[in-house]
Amino acid sequence: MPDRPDLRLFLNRLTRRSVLTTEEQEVVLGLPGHAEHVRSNRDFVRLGERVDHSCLIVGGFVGRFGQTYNGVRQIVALHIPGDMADLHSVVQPEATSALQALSTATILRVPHVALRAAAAAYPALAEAFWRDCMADAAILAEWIVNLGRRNARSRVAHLLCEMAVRSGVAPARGEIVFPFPVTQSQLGDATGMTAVHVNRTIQSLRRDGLADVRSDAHIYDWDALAAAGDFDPAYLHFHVEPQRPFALAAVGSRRYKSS
Amino acid sequence: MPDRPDLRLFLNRLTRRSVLTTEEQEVVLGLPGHAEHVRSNRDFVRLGERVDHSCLIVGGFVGRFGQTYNGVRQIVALHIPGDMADLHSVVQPEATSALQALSTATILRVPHVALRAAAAAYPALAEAFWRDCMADAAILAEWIVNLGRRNARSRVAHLLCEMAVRSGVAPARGEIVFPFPVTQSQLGDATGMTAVHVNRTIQSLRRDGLADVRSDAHIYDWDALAAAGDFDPAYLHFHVEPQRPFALAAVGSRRYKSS
DNA sequence: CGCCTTCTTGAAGGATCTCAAGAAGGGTGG
DNA sequence: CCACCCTTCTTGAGATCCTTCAAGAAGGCG
Repeated sequence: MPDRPDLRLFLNRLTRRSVLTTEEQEVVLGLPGHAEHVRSNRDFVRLGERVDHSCLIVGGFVGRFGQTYNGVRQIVALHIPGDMADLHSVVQPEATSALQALSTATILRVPHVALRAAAAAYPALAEAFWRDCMADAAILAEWIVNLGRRNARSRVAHLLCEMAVRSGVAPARGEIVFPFPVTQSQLGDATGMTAVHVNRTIQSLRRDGLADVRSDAHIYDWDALAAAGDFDPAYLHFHVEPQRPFALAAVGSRRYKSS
Repeated sequence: MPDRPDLRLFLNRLTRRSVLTTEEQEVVLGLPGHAEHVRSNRDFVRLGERVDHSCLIVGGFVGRFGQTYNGVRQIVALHIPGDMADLHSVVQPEATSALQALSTATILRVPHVALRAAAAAYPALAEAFWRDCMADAAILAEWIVNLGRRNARSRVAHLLCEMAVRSGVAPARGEIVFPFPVTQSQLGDATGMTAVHVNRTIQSLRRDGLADVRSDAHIYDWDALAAAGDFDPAYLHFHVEPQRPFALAAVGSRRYKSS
């Protein structure tokens, strides 16, 4: 099998939460896909479109956008390399939100037929896909709390904390730096604020020595930023014991080789 | 098989979006469950709890709650009879949000082992469960747009429209009435507002002849309310062609009996 | 070098919150 | 059947957070 660093990213994400046999892992690594560079500020999945493939993010940041009738946009999810941004489209092919790169990004379009075939042949993969979607859904729920019940400073701090953990660089002592190619205007779209107020909010975090956002995000004091953002990583299910597939519940203690 | 009106509700919800054979439908109707009355303002699934069952709402309204560190709560989802409020816990048993009845409610606790066994034996059921969870996720995403980009009046109007469609009574001409046992304070928890401002907002909708909320919700003018709430029901996937299961993608055109 | 995007700053206005208190409604016990 | 209590709804006034509008500075790229 040829080296597939792109699908390896996705496999890593799956095996973080689900136990897969080596055979199942090879099925994932063997998924077909059509790589593509996408430009920023340009939807590569449009609202209402019926899609026949899911998009794996290989490089760059991607936003999932909702919008109001008069065209104001809201980022409902941020996706980083390794995320299959619209895996859910396998079971729900009518896109209810658009996908757009926040900076230049690389994606791999994976046909639904291949994903469906994998899920049909390997129930453990079907379950892993489902679980992966639910991890994203838990993040959506937390964003609702963020928008509904936190002020500007906490919202931005919370978002930075989340992306740091999801990027695998937090929690940690000392300065944390990670790629964060998101403009202040896009940050506003994600936090339900105006770009102007995002600017002032970041300035306040910067002044207090908590964090800064340039092309990279810098977190100077993790504990203080997590406190400011009221951040508890539990919802990310990031350091959780991977779940065993359905079959085991019925069959018993058959051994599965993990990751 | 005994008459199971409670599970019939859930089956109806599943077959709205997924095609199931009669055999698969009978498996759903044959799911075991432990019925229970739950009082309002009392969590029946607690934050962080590890659950071994999912809760089907049989009667009443249930809220899914997130909360901030200092205990302020935010409703991230509203569930009505027929919803399996935490079906996702089958693949993600650590609860990241609490479940609480908004008024007195009846639930049916369905063991995960039974759901897992059904999913393992019938891939089409696994897929239907997954799709059902994604329907809820699409609603979460829309709520983010609602909280991030709409003002108080639109938020409340949008929520009313959503619940009317999900309750199966809208769109329609003339006055629409449906059960809505949600206090103004709880409405505030759902829309990220204070109870006081919810009150003033409802008064404004009432004054303009759009809608009213007492123990029932009354929609006097659907088109006007939908316009005020910037509401487009597409995200609910409510009147969509039910999806066929994985197997068909591989096998071809084997016939499935719908609903 | 020049253009375009992004960042930054100021000032004024408005939407929503906070605090406080009274009115209405529904259930329960005497 | 009435009185009482507790929750919910309602109203007012002042405070605050965030937006809006406008314009200039900084930075990246052809």
